[in-house]
Amino acid sequence: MPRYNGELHTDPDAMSCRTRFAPSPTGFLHIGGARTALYCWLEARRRGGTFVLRIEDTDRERSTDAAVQAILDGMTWLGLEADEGPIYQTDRTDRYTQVASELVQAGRAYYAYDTREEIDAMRAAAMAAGGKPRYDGRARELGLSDRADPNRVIRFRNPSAGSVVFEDKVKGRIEWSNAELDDLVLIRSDGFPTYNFAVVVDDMDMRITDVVRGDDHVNNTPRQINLYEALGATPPAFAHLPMILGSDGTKLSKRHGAVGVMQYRDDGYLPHAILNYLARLGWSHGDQEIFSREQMVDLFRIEDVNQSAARFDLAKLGWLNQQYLKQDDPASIAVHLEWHLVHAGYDIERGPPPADVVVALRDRVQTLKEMAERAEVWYRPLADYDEAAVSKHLTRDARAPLADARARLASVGTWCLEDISSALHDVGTALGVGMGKVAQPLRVAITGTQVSPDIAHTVFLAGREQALSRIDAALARIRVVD
RNA sequence: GUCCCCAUCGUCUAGAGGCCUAGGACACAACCCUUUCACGGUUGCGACCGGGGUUCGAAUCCCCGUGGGGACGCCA
Repeated sequence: MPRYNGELHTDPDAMSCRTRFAPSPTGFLHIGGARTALYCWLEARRRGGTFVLRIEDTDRERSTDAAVQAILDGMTWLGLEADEGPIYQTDRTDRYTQVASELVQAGRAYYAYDTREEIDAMRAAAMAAGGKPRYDGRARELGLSDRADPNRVIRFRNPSAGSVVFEDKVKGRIEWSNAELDDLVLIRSDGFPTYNFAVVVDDMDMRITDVVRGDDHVNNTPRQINLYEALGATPPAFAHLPMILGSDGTKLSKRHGAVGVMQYRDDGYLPHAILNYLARLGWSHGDQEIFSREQMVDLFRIEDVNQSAARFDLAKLGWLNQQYLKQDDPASIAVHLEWHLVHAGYDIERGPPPADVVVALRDRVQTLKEMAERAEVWYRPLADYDEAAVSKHLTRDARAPLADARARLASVGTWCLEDISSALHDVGTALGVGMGKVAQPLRVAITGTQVSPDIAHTVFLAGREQALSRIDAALARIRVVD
């Protein structure tokens, strides 16, 4: 009986939790993969275990280096750093070949040379007989020897009787009849292992204790457990996560467009907001919605994950993102905002410090991208005015408040929020008008629009020089209209 | 076709037989606050898929329907 080096199991660390995230590099890290990675990471962290990253690149046709990089970038951005890895399956080809031939020697696997056409015919026949399409096991008892052949594969001799039972940590007890399983290919004709075989060898070699993955893998689990048995290894615990569906209730997949994790960065989401959202999608802790990283690690238990699929809701992600925009330290948010400001092509030097912008705008936007867009007015010359805003607020009546505000702003001692605010209130008092008569024309003068943060902030961020010249421009405009 | 899984407000969920005239959050509506837009506050709208059981008692347990999802590759 082939057996993997048993001494690894005596490693004291082998008893502690080891999880792995094992994406195939065929695209970017999408939201479903990110959640799987998060849950693996969380489970390992809480139990003081190890989180391993493994790249399943055995499909040479579809795997790309760019995709590997995209996955790595996504995980780094989210802060889900692996303790071990990345380990590439293509570096382990010899190991799979070795284990497969040991299985053949032990009578648990066999060579087969069926053509594609023959296999297709078997499937069709099985379907016609009312069963599921499958390989009929015709080479199983032939004892074919190894030889060069374009159709040479190694197949697993799956048990034909009995059933496989396992206790899934999220789905509960699952029983699968062996009669439903056919003899799966272990080594393909190109010499590379198939997914089901490589995973088992790797999880065994890497002493993975908890396999956490999407529930599209539940039906691979029974055959993998049979493989463990044939290898004389103890299967890990399994936890199959329900799928994440699109807002339309259909499967959320790569074809849904911009679902790569890095796209969320570009769209202005904070990595922690994504993590928090993903944690709450399929898991909960009472009525709590906001979780710090520490709280997640502390409270998350894979056993508490829900059993049903959930839909991805951008509105709630946006709400969560704003919660973090509001509660986090402005300086740390500013770091992220700066990325967007630069990305948008603004010259940061000619505008206010980003942290000041964060304070002014964080109650008003849900994403950093919106924040950067709204901040444009302080980083670029005022290009044009909104017509409706002009006709409503840059009227003859606005001339006095504007002129008075200009004079007071010009003589404000320190250009700070408090002094600007009181100076502007003095305008209203002096002229005997409400703040609306002062603030709105001023807002239009500074921003060209009717919408902006509170007027003191709006003026403050413009800087004294810009504020005064924009007021002058507005005053000039009123004169022209006259 | 065959096998597997799932099922509480529009969405994410709480609920592990009585605490449920079903709670929270997002979204939506109204009002309050207010210099705009927001934020915040208050209130409202809104769900146990259907049918049978079991039980004194079921959102919770069982069965059958129905609906949804997944899988059946020399993809992962």
